[in-house]
Amino acid sequence: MPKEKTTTRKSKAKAETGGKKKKDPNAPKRGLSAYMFFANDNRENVRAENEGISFGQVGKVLGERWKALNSKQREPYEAKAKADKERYEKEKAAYNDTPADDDEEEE
DNA sequence: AGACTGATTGTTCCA
DNA sequence: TGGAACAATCAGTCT
Repeated sequence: MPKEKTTTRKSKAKAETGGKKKKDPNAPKRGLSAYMFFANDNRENVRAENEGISFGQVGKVLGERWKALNSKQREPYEAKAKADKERYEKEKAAYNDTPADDDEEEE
């Protein structure tokens, strides 16, 4: 089965599940994942321990390390992910508040 | 109501 | 400049 690659695949297979799926008109782009923040802090650490390794190795070890952590370690990362999610929530809220017609605009 | 898939995010590395 | 392994995640669509 195709790995379906990752990232930057945006409109790769589009809505193969049907074809419609308009999703978000404003698309508030979700927040980042805990892994994103985790990588931010580990990228230098992993690379420091494997100075000179290719991105492939870094990414892999990064994932392994991520799971190697305990919920406790993921706390700071999850916290960031949550914080980012909140940010997304605001956009989502605004996106929900978006005047569909022309009335109700609020401030 | 539950299941699922698609879309999205950030890193590093190189041609 | 973008694509690819790594993982999370969530929202909208489908059954």
